[in-house]
Amino acid sequence: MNIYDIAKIAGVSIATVSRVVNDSPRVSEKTKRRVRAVMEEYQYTPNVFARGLGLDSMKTIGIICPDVADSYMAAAVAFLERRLREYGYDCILYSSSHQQEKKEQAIELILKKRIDALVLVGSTYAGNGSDDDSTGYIKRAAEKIPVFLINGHLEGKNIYSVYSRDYQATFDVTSKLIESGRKQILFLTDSRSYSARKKLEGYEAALKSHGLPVRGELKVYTKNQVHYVRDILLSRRDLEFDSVLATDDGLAVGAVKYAHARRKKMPEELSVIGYNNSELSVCCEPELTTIDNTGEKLCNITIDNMMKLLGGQKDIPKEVPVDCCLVKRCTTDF
Amino acid sequence: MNIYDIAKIAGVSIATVSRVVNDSPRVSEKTKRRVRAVMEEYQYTPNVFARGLGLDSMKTIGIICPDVADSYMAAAVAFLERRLREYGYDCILYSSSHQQEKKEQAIELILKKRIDALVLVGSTYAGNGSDDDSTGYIKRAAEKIPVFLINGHLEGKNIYSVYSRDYQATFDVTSKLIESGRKQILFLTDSRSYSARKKLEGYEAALKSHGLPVRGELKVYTKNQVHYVRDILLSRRDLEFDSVLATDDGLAVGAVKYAHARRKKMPEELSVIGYNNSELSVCCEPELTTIDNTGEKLCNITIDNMMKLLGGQKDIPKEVPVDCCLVKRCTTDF
DNA sequence: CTGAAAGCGCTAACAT
DNA sequence: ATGTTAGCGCTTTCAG
Repeated sequence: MNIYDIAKIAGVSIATVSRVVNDSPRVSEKTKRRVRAVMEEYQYTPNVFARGLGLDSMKTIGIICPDVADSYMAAAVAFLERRLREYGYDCILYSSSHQQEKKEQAIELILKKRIDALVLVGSTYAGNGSDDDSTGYIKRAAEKIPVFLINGHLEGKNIYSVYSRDYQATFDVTSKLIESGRKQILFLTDSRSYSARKKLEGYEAALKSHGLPVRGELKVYTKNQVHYVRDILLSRRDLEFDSVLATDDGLAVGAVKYAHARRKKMPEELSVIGYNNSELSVCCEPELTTIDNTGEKLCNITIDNMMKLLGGQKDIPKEVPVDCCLVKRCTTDF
Repeated sequence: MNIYDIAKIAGVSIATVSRVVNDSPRVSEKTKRRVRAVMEEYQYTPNVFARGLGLDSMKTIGIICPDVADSYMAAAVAFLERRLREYGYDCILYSSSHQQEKKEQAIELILKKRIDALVLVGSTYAGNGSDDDSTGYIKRAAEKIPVFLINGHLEGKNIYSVYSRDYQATFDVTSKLIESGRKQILFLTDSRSYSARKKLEGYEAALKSHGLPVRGELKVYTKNQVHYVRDILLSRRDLEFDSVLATDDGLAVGAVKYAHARRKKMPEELSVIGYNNSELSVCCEPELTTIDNTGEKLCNITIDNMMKLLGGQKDIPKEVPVDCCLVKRCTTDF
């Protein structure tokens, strides 16, 4: 069943059928009804390829994230997908891992699909802070289609960034920790991404502004796996710390497990603060105080901006920062 | 830059360029090299639409699951996506929720994309057990393209099912519970899907085979949210139980939280068993004994079968059950 | 308001 | 081994 068949049956030309399919105003209601009836009866579905060929667009948005299995990413992807569908867009999904080469490859592949826009979820796409060409591939992609970063930030033509104020969040919470009497705050992270760097900067700035030294050994990089983190911490018998600020809830839960193993009371002997307000934060014992970086909000703003842009609007903000909020639970005394 | 431009520049016909793109053996190495050089130089990318139009395939697989934000689904989708990419396939992703209407709609939409095959993740697509036409839409989809169910089972032409032996798993673990002295085993679930039904059946069969009564009040349906589950359990002061078998780790963690609130010792006063061996199972305290339904294995088998089928092979098994395995941790005494 | 016809870029059968 | 050409199904001027 193609457009010719329908045209023949309905006794009109293919142009008219096409107009009906696209709901053009230049067709009489009567004709529209007749054609629609035929399409209905014969279960006609326009061929998306042919359509794409003509329009050079398939109403699909590309989404790339390092790993959909990560709960934060998964939530974002789920949310994006749902909202995009409301607007009649499809999603094609790529996982790129964090490796530079794979990330470049993912973008190259996805661009071939003639997507209408590209969404990059996660600050891993905002470069690693070095001044090599680690983000060049994104800028090149932006020459072809608009690129939207979620929780990352990159300057460039046709690149739009929505990110959370991680610097401010860690600055504030580190300050609270210090003001409640903590002096040895362990910074626990698994990443050197844009957002991880901002978190670190906020942490360090807070230490400095309270006259505390920034000690290298109190920054620990580890894999994001509960038991792995616990064991790393247990093995570092030299390290003394009275609180932990983690860049992800998984890491923070590792710290909680460490505290159990060492029989340290929380929050008295060890304060722990997680990040992302994920399901994990409410599973451990005691439950985690965590920073909610409001992924949903970031996604919403991104989608809104994208739809405006694809709709032809021009005044889209190049970057919009969003405040985090602290979810107080039981691993801190504030 | 299209195939004509390249042909002109390389001084060959478009047919030759096309052959080079598709790596046909009927082109001399010399010509191939020359054409490739031109394609490289001008950054030529074949137009997927035009290609799709001719071949009526775009080398993409549709994936539908109720909710990618769910960690089990997310892991499956991540895994599928990665492996499909290895085979040069793209993924288009739809979340359908559990509502019948939305599920039907998702399939209808995704079929329009001319995907090469459809993967349905989650036993929600295996019907609700009633004998109405709740799975008819899937059978209709299978008339057009092969449909692969992951962790579900459906008879039908062109439908291939890979699922875990949930019945056996719950039968075994319930038996162990009974043999270790438990008599009041609470069955905790959030679903009436195919797999949830199988789990329930295994549980009931084990009770019966040990001469224990199947008590309706010991089956509780709830939302899959840690605190919600805890509160439900706390509110049912009438209910007495010495162990919990949950159909998902999230539910099981809820039960653990309940035990804390009631100051019940685990596993002595309350045994808890989760399902899916998710990250959550290792976050709570004590850590959950859980049934691993080996989602990765299910995905792998599915992909292997799919590639065989798309490659033209005919002898694909219509259904393959996979054994679960019990991950023993601290909420049980076996 | 409707129709005829020219592409869109590629594949594949047919010819050389 | 390479070229010619007829579609694939749709959108979109351009005419009427």
